[in-house]
Amino acid sequence: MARTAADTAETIPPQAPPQGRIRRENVERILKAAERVFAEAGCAGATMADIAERSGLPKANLHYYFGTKEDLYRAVLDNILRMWLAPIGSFAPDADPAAALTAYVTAKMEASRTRPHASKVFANEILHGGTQVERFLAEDLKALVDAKAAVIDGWVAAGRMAPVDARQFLFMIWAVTQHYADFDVQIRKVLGRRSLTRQDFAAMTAEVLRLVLRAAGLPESQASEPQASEPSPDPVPSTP
Amino acid sequence: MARTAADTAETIPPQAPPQGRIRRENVERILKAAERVFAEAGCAGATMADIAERSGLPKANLHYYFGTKEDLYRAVLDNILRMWLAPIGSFAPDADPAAALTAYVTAKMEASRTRPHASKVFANEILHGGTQVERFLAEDLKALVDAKAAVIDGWVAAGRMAPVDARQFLFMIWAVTQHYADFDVQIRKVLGRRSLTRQDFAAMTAEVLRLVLRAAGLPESQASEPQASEPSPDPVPSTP
DNA sequence: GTCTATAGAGAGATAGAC
DNA sequence: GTCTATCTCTCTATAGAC
Repeated sequence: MARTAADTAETIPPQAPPQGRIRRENVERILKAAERVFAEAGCAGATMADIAERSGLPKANLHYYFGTKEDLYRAVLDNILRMWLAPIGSFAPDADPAAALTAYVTAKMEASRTRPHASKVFANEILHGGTQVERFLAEDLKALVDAKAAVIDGWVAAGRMAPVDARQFLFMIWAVTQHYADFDVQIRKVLGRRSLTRQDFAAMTAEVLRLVLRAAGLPESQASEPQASEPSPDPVPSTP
Repeated sequence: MARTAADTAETIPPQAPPQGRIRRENVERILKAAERVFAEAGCAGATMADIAERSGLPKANLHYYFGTKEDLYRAVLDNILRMWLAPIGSFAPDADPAAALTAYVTAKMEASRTRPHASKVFANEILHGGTQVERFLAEDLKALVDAKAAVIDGWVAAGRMAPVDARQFLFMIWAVTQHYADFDVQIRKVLGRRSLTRQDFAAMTAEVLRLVLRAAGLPESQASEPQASEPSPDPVPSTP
């Protein structure tokens, strides 16, 4: 795929153009199929023929709607980026740290379960240099991380959680939760499972939560007393 | 890339064939260049021409030494897998948990710093289904994880660390440490840094260690008293 | 607006001279 | 053992009929 400027601008006509009745449906089907194919084969490995077949539309239609393969790829990425930032909203200065972390980790794990392809497309893009999302990373994501790091720093300063490097703490949460989508093959093979069920994800989420909360110096569940309690050697992880 | 059976067998003539004086050097140069190109462009996106140019050899020579592009890719993967399992040796039943974890996390972070391309090639392979490493995952890696999980379970049973799901704890360590190689672009953009120096990695390693040890219910540094001490609200992270 | 048929570019692989 | 020149196939993209 060509290395054009990191132009993450809309390639889809903004939302619903008046005459778009079938158009919307087709665009949606193409985007869904493309997300999957890009996730499975990578950006370079995906072919328009694959995407066409999976969407049930003839190949020429993809070009009619999206122009080039790269445009389609960017449209898929845009879709993903738009939802990427949403779940961190629970981080607010006066929120309870344990509750906020629980909500965020749970949402991230849920995203890994329900939209693994999106996570993989994003991971693949970053892995290979992220030229299509440079601006997103350096502007949108950086601004968000700066803001949320300030919230975490506030919690630490107030003694409401153990001292952490706020940015690295966020990186850890991303790494761990997205790992369950991006590395699912490895996880399944190592655990000897053919697939990861909803129950599997509930159990894995509970364990991730336990580890993250402990790393934050927070006791189990929603309790908000960080410093005093001991590391709780025999916890009963409650599924959130 | 064709989906042939997960045949991770040697494609390089086993070690040094008698007549290999220049051969060894060339093979080495090609493998090094290939690892980099595969990491940057992915398996499908990499071209033999790119690899040839970066290795300084004509394209036909790559085919002379390795046959097909897929064979070369497998050779690169084999190289990586061989070193992938090594650093976890520090996990032994009578080792000190904190010391073993410290050594392992430090080694993994060092690998992310010094061989980021290897980590990316592996991540890319897993991300796209891991068809070339199926046997490695289901046999070698699974066996290793089973063995090391038993060690961790022993530590937990002996009250030497907080209760964890051993396999998920290992996944967490992998996810977090490899994240610094695989997602380096995102980390740099979010932190506003042009590159990550050796000092950056030292600081990041210290923080990862702090989080991992805390998640394991272990106090700072090499101390081996897990249960008694408080979460240590004001630690001075010592670079390992 | 939809689709078939095809043009054109690029990459993997090899023949054959050196 | 080494390398140039080329063959062939696949994939993107489009022209033009419907």
